[in-house]
Amino acid sequence: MKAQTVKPTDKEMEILQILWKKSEVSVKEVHEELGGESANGYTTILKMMQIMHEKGLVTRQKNGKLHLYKAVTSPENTKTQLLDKMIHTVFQGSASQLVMSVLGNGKPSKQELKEIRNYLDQLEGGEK
Amino acid sequence: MKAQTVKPTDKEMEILQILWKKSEVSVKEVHEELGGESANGYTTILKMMQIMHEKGLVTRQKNGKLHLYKAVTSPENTKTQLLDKMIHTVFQGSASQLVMSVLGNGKPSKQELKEIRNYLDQLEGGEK
DNA sequence: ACTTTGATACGAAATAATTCGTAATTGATG
DNA sequence: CATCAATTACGAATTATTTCGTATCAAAGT
Repeated sequence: MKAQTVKPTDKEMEILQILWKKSEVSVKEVHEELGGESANGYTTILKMMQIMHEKGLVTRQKNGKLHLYKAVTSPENTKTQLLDKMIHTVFQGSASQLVMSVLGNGKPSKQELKEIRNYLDQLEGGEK
Repeated sequence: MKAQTVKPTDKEMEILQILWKKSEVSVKEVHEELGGESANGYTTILKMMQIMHEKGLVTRQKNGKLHLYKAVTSPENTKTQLLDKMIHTVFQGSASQLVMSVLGNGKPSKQELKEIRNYLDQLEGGEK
């Protein structure tokens, strides 16, 4: 149950997003998902994924001649960690400050606000 | 009204937090606030602030023999930008996903949840 | 077995962020 | 105006991230 400590870079996040979507992915697929050769050289993505492997961010498994990669950490865990870090470095440890900042900047639509309120109801209802 | 585009690094954020708190600050003060020589060498902080000046993150003004620094961007603007970036890179553009992730990870206390709800009421009430 | 094709491994360059030692400058003080 | 202390400027080393060219390897077909 011990959550891993990770700090993926921006580029690594792009790759992780894809691994999370598909669970077992080849370098080729990731490269294509990220926009193919026009966006990044194939070996660039390959190298990134090799480094992520060294860092322990992903595992991989041989399948014929190619490697299939898997993210080690769940999206939830990773996102939570990045948020915690931001709460700490940007909002002096106040989660509510962060939330109110997001709500206040007009980013969430009416619809999204409703979702958030529902979620809040559910949260508070459940633990009273 | 055109908000600046900035992307301060973590270390830069530490310094900005202090500039925001005090508005006009010497390198020495920043150095001390950050824990003095045990935490970072004086010239390290100095150099950081010089670079932030080159980057246009801060302005400075001579006062006797020393420089007084000021943050160029407001905390609100900077925080909003960092949040927008995170919403984009980590939450695929969904602000509500980010908010619900924070709410769900148990970080905000009961008290904070209440504050958030009040803020939400105020927001929705106000824009009908 | 040989060749081709597709994939990985390796090394290194380019850029950026962080750190700090040393030199130069400035203002104050005797 | 010479000296001292505080401050800034500069240059460079270190580390991390991103990028990619070239070499190597493996398996599949001939």
